[in-house]
Amino acid sequence: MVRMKEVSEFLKDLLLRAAMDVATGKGLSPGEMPEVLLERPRHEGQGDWASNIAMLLAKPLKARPRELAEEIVSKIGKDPHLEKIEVAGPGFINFFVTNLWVRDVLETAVNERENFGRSSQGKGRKVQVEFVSANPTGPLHVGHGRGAAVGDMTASLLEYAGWEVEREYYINDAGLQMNLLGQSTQARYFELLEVAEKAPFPENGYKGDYIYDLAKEIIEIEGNRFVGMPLDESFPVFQAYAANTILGGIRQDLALFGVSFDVWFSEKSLYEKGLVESALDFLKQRGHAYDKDGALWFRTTAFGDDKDRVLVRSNGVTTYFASDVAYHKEKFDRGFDLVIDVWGADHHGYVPRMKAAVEALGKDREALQILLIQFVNLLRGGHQVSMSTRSGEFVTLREVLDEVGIDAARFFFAMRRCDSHLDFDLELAKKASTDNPVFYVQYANARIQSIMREAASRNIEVAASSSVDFSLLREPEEKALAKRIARFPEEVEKAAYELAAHRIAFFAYDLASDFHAFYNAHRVLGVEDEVSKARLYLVEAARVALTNALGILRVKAPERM
RNA sequence: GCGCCUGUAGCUCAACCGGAUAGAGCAACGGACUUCUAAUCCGUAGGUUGGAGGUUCAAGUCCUCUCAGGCGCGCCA
Repeated sequence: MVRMKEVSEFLKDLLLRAAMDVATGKGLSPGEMPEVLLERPRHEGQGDWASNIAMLLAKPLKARPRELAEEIVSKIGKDPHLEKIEVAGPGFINFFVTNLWVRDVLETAVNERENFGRSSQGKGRKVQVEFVSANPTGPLHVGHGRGAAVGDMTASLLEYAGWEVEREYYINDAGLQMNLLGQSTQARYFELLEVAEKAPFPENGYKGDYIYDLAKEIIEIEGNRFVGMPLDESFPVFQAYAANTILGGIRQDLALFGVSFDVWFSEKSLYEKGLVESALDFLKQRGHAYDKDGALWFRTTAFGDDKDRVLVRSNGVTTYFASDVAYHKEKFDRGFDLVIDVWGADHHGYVPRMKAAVEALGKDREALQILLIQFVNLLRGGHQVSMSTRSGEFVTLREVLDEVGIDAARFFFAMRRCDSHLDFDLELAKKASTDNPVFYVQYANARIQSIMREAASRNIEVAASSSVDFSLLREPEEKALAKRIARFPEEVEKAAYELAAHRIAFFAYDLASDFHAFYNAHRVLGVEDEVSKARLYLVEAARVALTNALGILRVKAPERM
């Protein structure tokens, strides 16, 4: 069995030898040989693979690219795998492979099933994806949802590409924001008990209604017993109750969204285990930290940052950055080869110092990759819905999930590059119609399942490949569909390499599109037996590819619609 | 003021390491259901890739400048 991937490797080898022959014959030393690459042409009619090697050689050899291309092609000569080779455009060499590949591709897809498209690209290396990591100071909003979807999909994509993946949520349960949360809850408690003057609402406090709900719950559990107590004595109760309850809600929302984490990592635990202190010692010992104006500074400028950053303030309190350095040190100490942080785009200013930290820790700065998630513009009936946790005006992830459904939400988040702003139209996402891409893809699956059900009712099964005549698949729609299926493994590798999960969503859409075109043009059942057999096999392969692509996105597709 | 992201068809978005004729969907217009699901398909129309220079055989992609939007620039997180 020849796989598509092997075909491209084979062609590359063939091409390299021919090009090398031609180039050295014209006096080029092997060291000057440009890299030979095969690419997928954009257009029909430009072959299955193409190479620009002749154009790259044109300059050093001082020759016309087209003539070089002709010469290379004649050196390659004939090969049973190749239907034809053409020289086209400014000097591209286009390869057209024989029909053998249809069999290979479909057979591979059907045989490998849930493993079709998996690769060993990651070579079992360990990667950690840390995402969402929202402060437990309020419910998750839509922006967190996007981060959750992107992080989760990136993680499963990498898993699929042969990495050993761990998903992690970093809980910012230390510091100022947590105090503010406790104070806000405390203030609402007294307000509800009509003694608001006991504890004024803090400036910059959390104003959302959910704080009142927390205060109400505390009244139900504890009654008014805190009224006569000093504020700082009751404070820990408010803070702990608020944080735990909110974090519980966050866990529930994420679980509902189909996102689960391997590790929930507490910022507080870094301090409790002395890891912040030891990270600071590490920096000091290596001369990356210095004292100035009573504070401890990290010389991040030595690693490309604009200015040095404070680790310990002159009042003795460590900064958020200090614990983040400790956290990332801890991550690498756990043995990850690659660490991916998924952040909101508003934190982009933080990237250079974090990269600097990684380098100071003795790691390659590329060992930390940061995905910045741009904002979500939530639309409803054409109007923008504003969001801000502090002001309490926001649409929660939960509300969106309840309204549009989990799969629609996930797919919408998957349909955009993460560094692109996202217009999320609630009306569109829940619309069961043609302009909703989620339904389009799911409908393709429903149609496939429908064919399978009908086949089963006629006692027809997907035949063994050895009894299928694949040369009967010669209609353009059949070939296009087979070709698309063939590309799935490459798409996975490409998407993983670029950390671009959105590619998988586009692939799923394109695959659905090719399937719909095929479905409309040809019947699978009720046609001549041998043709029917070949088409059913094709449909089964399409089912595998579509299922696997949606599996990476964790988007479910119903069997009937 | 400095930095990061974005700018592609009327709208929402793609476009691999720089490749050939910049692609989809929606909206518009015209067609296709006796059959396995028409939530679909086929066709038409729609573009100076914000603008100006530059590098290159080749630029949406790289460089410089510029315009517009978003976001950052703290001993906050």
